[in-house]
Amino acid sequence: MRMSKGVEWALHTLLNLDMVDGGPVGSAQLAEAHGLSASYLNKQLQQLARAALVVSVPGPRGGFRLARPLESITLLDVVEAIEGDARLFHCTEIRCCGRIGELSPPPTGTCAVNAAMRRAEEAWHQALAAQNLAEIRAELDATPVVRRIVRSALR
Amino acid sequence: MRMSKGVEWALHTLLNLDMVDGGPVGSAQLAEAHGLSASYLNKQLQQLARAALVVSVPGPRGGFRLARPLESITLLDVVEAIEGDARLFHCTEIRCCGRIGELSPPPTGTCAVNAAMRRAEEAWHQALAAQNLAEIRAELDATPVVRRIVRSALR
DNA sequence: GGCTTACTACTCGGATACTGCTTGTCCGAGTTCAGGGGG
DNA sequence: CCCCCTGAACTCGGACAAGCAGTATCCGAGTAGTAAGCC
Repeated sequence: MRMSKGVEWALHTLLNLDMVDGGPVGSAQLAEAHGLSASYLNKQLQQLARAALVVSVPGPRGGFRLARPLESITLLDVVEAIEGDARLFHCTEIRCCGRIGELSPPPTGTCAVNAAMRRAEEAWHQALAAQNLAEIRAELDATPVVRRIVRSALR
Repeated sequence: MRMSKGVEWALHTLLNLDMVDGGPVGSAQLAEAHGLSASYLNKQLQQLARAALVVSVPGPRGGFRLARPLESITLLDVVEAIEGDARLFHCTEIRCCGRIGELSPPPTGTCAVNAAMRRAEEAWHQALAAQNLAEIRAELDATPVVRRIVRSALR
C-alpha cells in the first residue's frame, strides 16, 4: 500500500510549471529540474493531460503548460489523475463465500466492513480536496528568488 | 495504490473470532469460513499476533483467539498490523535533486508537498482510529441467529 | 489401579515460489521551424 | 523582394521490458493428547 511516486513527481512538476509563466516546457527539462527520468515523467504528464490539468503542445518548442491556475487544482485532482482511482480498500465480498456464505441468507445492504473503510477514505478524500496547489505554493516560500532559480533551471 | 486484501480477511476473521467465545480456532477453520487460503490467512494472523490483537495457541486444539475485546480494537490497529506502516505518501526529497536542487540553497523545514499529503493522511488515520470493531459488529446485525451460524461454521 | 513415558497427530511459524503492478525505457507519429527555390 | 515548398529536428504518445511488493504455498518446530508399559 504505497502511493506511486509519480504523484510526488507530478505535484512538484505542476508547481514548477506555475513558476515559469507562459510558454510550454518539455518533459526533458522538467525532468532535469529534479533529476528524474524524462521518459517516465512524460508518462505521468500524459496522465495529467488526460485529466485536463495540463495541456500538451506537440512539435518543436512544444511541451506542457498548466491548463488552469493552481488555485483550482486540488491534491485530490492530482492523486486521481495519476493513480486513476483513489480507492484504497476493495471489498471482495468474502462474507458471501465459504461456509458462512452458504449457511447465511443472501446479505442485504453493503458490507459493514466495507462501509467503515469507505467512511475513513471519505475523510482522506475530503482532506485532499480541501487543499489546492496554490496553498502549497504559498507554503514553500515562493519568493522571487526561488521563482528565478526555477525559471533558470528550466531554460 | 491498493490496500492488501489481507486487511479485509483480517477484519472479517476478527469479527468471527468474537462470535465464538472462548477456545482458540485454527486458521484452517477460519479460512474455510470464508473460502480463503488457509496458509495465507495464517500469515495474516501471525501479523495480528505480533501486533497483540490475537494470541496464538500452538499444538493440537490450538489456534487463535482474540487478545482483547473488539471495543479496544480500531480499524487503524488492524491496518497497521497487516500493512506494517499505514503511510501512503513517501517523500523522496526530489526538491534537493537536479538543477533546482543544485541552484537552490539547502532547504529548511519539511517539504511543503510532503506536509500537505501528511495532513490528508492524518485525517484518514483519525477516521480509522475513531472506529472500533465493536461498532462494526453492531452494524452487521449480529443477531443470535448469525452468531449461531458463525459458530457452527467454525465447528 | 495409578503413574510415567514414548508416540502420534495436529497446530503455528517461517522459509520458499509465483503473479501482478509499479517503475523504467524505447521507438514511431505529428508538428513546427528553417532554408532554399521559384515567381 | 515575397511566397511556397521541402526537409529536418524536436516533441509528445503509446508500446515494450525489468524490478519489486503482494499473493500463495509448503515443510519443519513444537506441543497437547493418547495409549502402552511399568510399578
